[in-house]
Amino acid sequence: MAGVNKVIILGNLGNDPEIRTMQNGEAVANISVATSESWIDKNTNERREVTEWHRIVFYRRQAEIVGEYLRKGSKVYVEGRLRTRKWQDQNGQDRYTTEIQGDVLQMLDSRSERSMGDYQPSNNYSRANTSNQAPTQTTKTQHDSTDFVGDDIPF
Amino acid sequence: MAGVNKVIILGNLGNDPEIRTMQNGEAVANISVATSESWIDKNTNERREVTEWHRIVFYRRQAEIVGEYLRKGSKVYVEGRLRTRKWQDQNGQDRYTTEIQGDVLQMLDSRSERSMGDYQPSNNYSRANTSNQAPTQTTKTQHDSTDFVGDDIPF
Amino acid sequence: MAGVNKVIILGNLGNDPEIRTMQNGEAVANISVATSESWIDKNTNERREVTEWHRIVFYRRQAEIVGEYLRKGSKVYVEGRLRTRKWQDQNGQDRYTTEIQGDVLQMLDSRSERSMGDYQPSNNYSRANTSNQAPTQTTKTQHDSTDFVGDDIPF
Amino acid sequence: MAGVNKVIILGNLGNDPEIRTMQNGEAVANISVATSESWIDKNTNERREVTEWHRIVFYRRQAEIVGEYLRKGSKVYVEGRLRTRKWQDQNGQDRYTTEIQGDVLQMLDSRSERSMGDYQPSNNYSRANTSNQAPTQTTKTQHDSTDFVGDDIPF
DNA sequence: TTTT
DNA sequence: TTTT
Repeated sequence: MAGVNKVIILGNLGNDPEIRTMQNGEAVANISVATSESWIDKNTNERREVTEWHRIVFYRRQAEIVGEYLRKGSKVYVEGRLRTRKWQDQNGQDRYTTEIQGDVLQMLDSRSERSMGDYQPSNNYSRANTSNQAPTQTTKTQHDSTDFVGDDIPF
Repeated sequence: MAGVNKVIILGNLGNDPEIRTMQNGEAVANISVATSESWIDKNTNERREVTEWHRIVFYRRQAEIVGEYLRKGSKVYVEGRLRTRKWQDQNGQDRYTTEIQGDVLQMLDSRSERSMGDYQPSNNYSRANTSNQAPTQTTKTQHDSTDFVGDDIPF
Repeated sequence: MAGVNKVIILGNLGNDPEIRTMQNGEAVANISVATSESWIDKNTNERREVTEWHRIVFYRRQAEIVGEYLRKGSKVYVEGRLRTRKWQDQNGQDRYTTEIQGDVLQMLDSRSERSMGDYQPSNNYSRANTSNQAPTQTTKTQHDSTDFVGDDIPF
Repeated sequence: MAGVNKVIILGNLGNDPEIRTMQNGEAVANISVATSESWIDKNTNERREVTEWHRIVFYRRQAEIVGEYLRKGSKVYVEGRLRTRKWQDQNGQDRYTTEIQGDVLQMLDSRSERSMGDYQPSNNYSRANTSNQAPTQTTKTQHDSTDFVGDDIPF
């Protein structure tokens, strides 16, 4: 047992979240978040920018919050860990997808911005939060080496 | 321009570094670093562990240092950023590989450990460092938005 | 030479920035940023919250940007390093103050929010940026161990 | 509720840990960890180095692990959060001390290094771990906003 | 493929 | 696909 595997992403969602329900009834949310770097190209003296897209997955209560409060364009801060999944394409070839398993989610849009848009809660994942007020941070219970228990996360 | 794209990895190399030289003569180093998580499976009450492998790339002087001082088994701390490259397989299909572009490298093996092993500097990338003493941290000059200049990094 | 000393703060300014000019004409900006944690007190079943205040200092161009674009209430993401300064109080006793030396600054208010308020640029630190458009990220050139040069930072 | 307050320290202990027991019988450990930066002074062309000392506190089981396995000189990776405590000196004047409350601890010395030294477990804080084998990472259970409960941490 |  |  060793190591640190930590990712910090701050950026905007490129699309509405995709929400699924696992066999056991728990929610899974996938979001795609953009970060970008820009610099001046010394040859052309022009500003250049490159955008990186990050696929992030949240589980359970955090997935519910994602589904409730995030939309295309939302700005978020995410802490998580890298996870590479192996799968097979239609030809039976091994393929790999790297994504970020989210551990901490912080919404960064002001309340006014959230309510300005065409905000329409479109799912029923809200369980504990019956008010119309978004939590702005959720921290997943992390696993202590002594009390973490295997769950249904498929990795 | 927006966002934060940061990765922190602390783990051990699974293999010796792979060192290449770019067309312009600059060095590129690839390393594969393992991190692992472990927990107690509450169903079986057994300890379980999952290992994650991270592909990390360093350029220029940092690549040289990687080639000089790191070996299979070396423990390192790395700060970097995620970068997904698109490429085509032999069938012309789009494929994606996510790797970490290293910005900060800190070697964590004690000097005694470095010298205990079958340490054999096997390349000639050392330029500025003629002593036999490994630097233990290297921080790449980061690009200020005003002075970063396009270079030959292929992304 | 060894180690990692990194701080990540995301929060809101409690006051307008304090801007000073050093003897050599370079700008210094101090900001005070709040972060808070909240939880349910299991004894009283009430929500409790504790706020932590972080004193952060920026130099030179970043200090200018702070002075231009940040105000009381602004939300910021900051990466920096801890620095404890020793000083003497009026009784000649040693006193210590820990602050964060900012390396990366990311403004998180939307443009509309920035322009909505009683925004009044009140200083003349802007040098390179003559447009009215705020940069949203600034990354200070970091020092490579080989090319960092002593400057006038008093620590 | 808002914000991120995160510190990452990688360095060596300047002294053996100080271990105390709280009124409720739980352990508290204080360690002092050094990080250093070095650079070339462009005026004198000499190498300069500045060392920063970080006071870090761990509670409960992590405090026990600190007491068992860390010693002066040990190399550690710590993730935690900043916390400034107010207290009064003998003259009744307000004083402030900033320390890092540790959340994650990773020991970075190899087993051989740990056993090579004059290692003498000198306390009885070990509860769950009866083997002589050090865990190398411990992650404190973090508080979900819904399930964190007030404890006796004095802040 | 590492390490514990 | 976002944002600036």
